[in-house]
Amino acid sequence: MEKELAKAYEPQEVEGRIYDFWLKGGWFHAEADPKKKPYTIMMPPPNVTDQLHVGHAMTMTTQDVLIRWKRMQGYSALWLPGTDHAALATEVKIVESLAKEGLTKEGMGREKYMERAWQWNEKYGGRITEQLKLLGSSADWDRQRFTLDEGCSRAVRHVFVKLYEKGLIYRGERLINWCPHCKTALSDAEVEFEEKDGSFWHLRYPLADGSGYIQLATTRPETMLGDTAVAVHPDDERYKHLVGKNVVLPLVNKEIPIVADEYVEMDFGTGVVKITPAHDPNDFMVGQRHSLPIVNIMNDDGSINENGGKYAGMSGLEARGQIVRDLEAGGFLVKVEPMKHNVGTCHRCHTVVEPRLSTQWFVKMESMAKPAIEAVREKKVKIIPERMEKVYYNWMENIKDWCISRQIWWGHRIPAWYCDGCGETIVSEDEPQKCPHCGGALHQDEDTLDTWFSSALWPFSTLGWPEDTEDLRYFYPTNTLVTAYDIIFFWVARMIFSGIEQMGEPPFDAVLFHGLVRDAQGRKMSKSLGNGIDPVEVIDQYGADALRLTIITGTSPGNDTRYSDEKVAASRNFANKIWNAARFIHMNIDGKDVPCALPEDLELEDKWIVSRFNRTAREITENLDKFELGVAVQKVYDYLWGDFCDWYIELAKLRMNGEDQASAQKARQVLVWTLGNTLKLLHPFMPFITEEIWQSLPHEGEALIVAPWPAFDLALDFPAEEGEMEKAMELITGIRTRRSEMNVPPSRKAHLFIETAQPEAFEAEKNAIARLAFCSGVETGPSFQVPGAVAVVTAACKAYLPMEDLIDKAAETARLEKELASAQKQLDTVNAKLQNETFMSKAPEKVVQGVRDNGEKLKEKVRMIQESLAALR
RNA sequence: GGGGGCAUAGCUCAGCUGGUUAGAGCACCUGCCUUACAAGCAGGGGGUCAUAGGUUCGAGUCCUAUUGUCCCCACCA
Repeated sequence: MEKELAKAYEPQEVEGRIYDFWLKGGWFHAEADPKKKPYTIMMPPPNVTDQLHVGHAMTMTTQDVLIRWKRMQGYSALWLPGTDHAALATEVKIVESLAKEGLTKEGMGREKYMERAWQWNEKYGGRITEQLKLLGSSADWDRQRFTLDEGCSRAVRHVFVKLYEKGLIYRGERLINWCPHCKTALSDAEVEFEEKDGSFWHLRYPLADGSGYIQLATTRPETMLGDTAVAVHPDDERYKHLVGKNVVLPLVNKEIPIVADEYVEMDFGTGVVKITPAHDPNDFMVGQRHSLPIVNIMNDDGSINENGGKYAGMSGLEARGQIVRDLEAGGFLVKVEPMKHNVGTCHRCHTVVEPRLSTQWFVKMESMAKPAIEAVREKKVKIIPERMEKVYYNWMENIKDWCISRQIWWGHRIPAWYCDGCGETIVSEDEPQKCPHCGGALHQDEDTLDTWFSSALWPFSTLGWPEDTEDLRYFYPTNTLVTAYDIIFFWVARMIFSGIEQMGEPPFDAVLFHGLVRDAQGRKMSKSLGNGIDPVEVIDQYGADALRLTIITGTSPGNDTRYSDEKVAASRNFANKIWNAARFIHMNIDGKDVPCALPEDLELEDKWIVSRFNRTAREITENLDKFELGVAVQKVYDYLWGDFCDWYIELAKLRMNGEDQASAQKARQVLVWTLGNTLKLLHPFMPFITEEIWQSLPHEGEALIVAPWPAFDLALDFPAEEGEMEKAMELITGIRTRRSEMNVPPSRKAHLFIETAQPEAFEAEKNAIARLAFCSGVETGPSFQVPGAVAVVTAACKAYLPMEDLIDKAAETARLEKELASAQKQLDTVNAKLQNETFMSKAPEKVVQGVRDNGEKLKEKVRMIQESLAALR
């Protein structure tokens, strides 16, 4: 095991006190042990981008929590490195950075471009490595290079060829989103819809037989140059008689048919649509159904091409103006009305996207989608939270063929070559030298693959597939994928069907979706808003453990969370609290021989804290098993701060400062044992501080990161003692409350009389009660008469504090009456339940018994309050 | 248009398969520099769980509708 805990944290001494500390990063790295059972977490790498934000930290931290926990449970936990991710986004960044130097990718050529791209990638990849280290993960960014360069490239080509040979990959014409400014294709995800003001031009096309006109409307009149039909709904009575006839396309003077297609909505506009298959995706589909010709009228910069006749060479906008004027002059324009409509724009430059006909590669989805749906339905892949399954089904069941070619350079190049001589297409894993058909020279397809095509193969491509490697056999299928829900379609779904297709089984058992991290106002973090929060800066300010804790606390699977400095500060305070608790223990054990084992005979409070720990450990394990990380970490927090620090340490102080050396030593041992084990529970969430403290305390084993996770131990379960202890605690709290209400300072102490039928707990905790409830002495007995005393009534006792001079008799009576009313009301509710026959017969015995026990307690409480009231009069 | 989320204390959010008096952090009020911690300790106030119905012995939790809000997908020429 490699240990790199350089500066885990830096305590700062201010006026002799340790005032604060934060983590500067350190890195524990524990290799997976192949002899153990495997547990593999899939690690989605963040985009290679110059801007990291805490959303990335969310994924990394969630994964790392699970990895560390599984490792402690005895698994050989491994974090798989990622592939090249979001290649298109990466290319955008690279092109932007080139532009600053006045360079273009076309100008520098493919080879030089890739060289520069690698430099860029390494620069920001290194930053991600830094972040990973700071957050404590053992993921390894450097292996990214492997995924794009060599190993995974081979897997990608292999899959491509395999699918091509099975007929599942084909090349075809389709409309794609084209940005005339960037001159590149965009995936659907990269198109943003914006509501823009536009116009609705109502046109009329003359019928070819001269019998009249058909009226229609369009928002893009210039596309009429590419019209190849006019469509109406088949059931539309108004136009039924016209179907099959022709109209004359104005300006172009070409006859085009009137077709019937269900795509047309009768109620919208005139119920007639012009069909431009080359420039509208829906029109394209109508065109396919009716075998219409496709007329492309646009160049790649958005200007009109030679098919546009006299409009050729004009920009789209110029053409629009001229065409509208010409239509008007020809009497074809009926009216123009203003209209708001959603227009697709390029997410980078916000230029209006033009649908453009082009040749692309596709994956046939239908046959692969079916088993992928089954896998989730049969819970072979468990999706957490479950509701995300619906989203998955919804997409999978309506899946369209997947366009996998991209007109960018950063990515895996498509392994297809075309013969310059005969035009033959050769798809091959290795580069062919000449055309096998005619021996002609070949050129490779210029396009690259959609980044998600290679990412989809990652669960096995990173393990050496298509070779039958040891890693692959050992780790595939992996266990858990952790990711944000926004890439369920892009990545998760595609990994599932690719895994099933190539490996015969899904790539993982479970998918854990976490939410998105938003800013304090609930907005998505984005560069344009400038609200992205750099995790490295947060770590600098508050520490890595504080950030990790913040990210896990108060979150539940699939739900978004808001980032705020206040939350991180609260987490930092918790880290401080643990640090100070550890300091306290050190002050009391340093120089003494304290083993990290529990003593033989435990005292009541020892049994209480140990039992509480034992049960907390069990609950946390159950929560983690169900991926309820937020609930789990809340329980450690409450236990450590509420039980251990607020109560047990306070109780232990008494014994360690007391006369009884044996009792003091026992307390020391319990402190060491309990904190040491609690650190284990906390370690997955706050690895740095826990490791450091654990190493500094008496411990067994090499490091916390490989320490065994605490299992529930029946020998440490003391439910009866827990109950006893809680009686004393309830009394202490009750007295504190009374004193606080009466503004009695701690310096003013009073003798305490505890009237109880079961004195055991109070006897055992006499000293503790005296100290924590500020009493000068404590007496227990079956009955006391203490005139002029303040009474504190709990479920198990009635206690008197003689403070006659402080008592306002009227106020005291009022308070007791209020308490009585409250207790009586609760008792009434309980009695009503117990008299409810249907409740008694239908509710489970456990619930009924609980109500009965509660009723007994309440009855006793009511009696004691009434007694006190009587004594006051 | 289709699908989904959310609505709980002033704010940010937990609340798992229905079961005692609905929780936390922050903020607020009161009192404390009590030898681990004032970034702390002790105590306190504050919620008709969006609204209206329903199922049930029992609903924050399940069902239906309504309102508000956010997101995803598709996109009407």
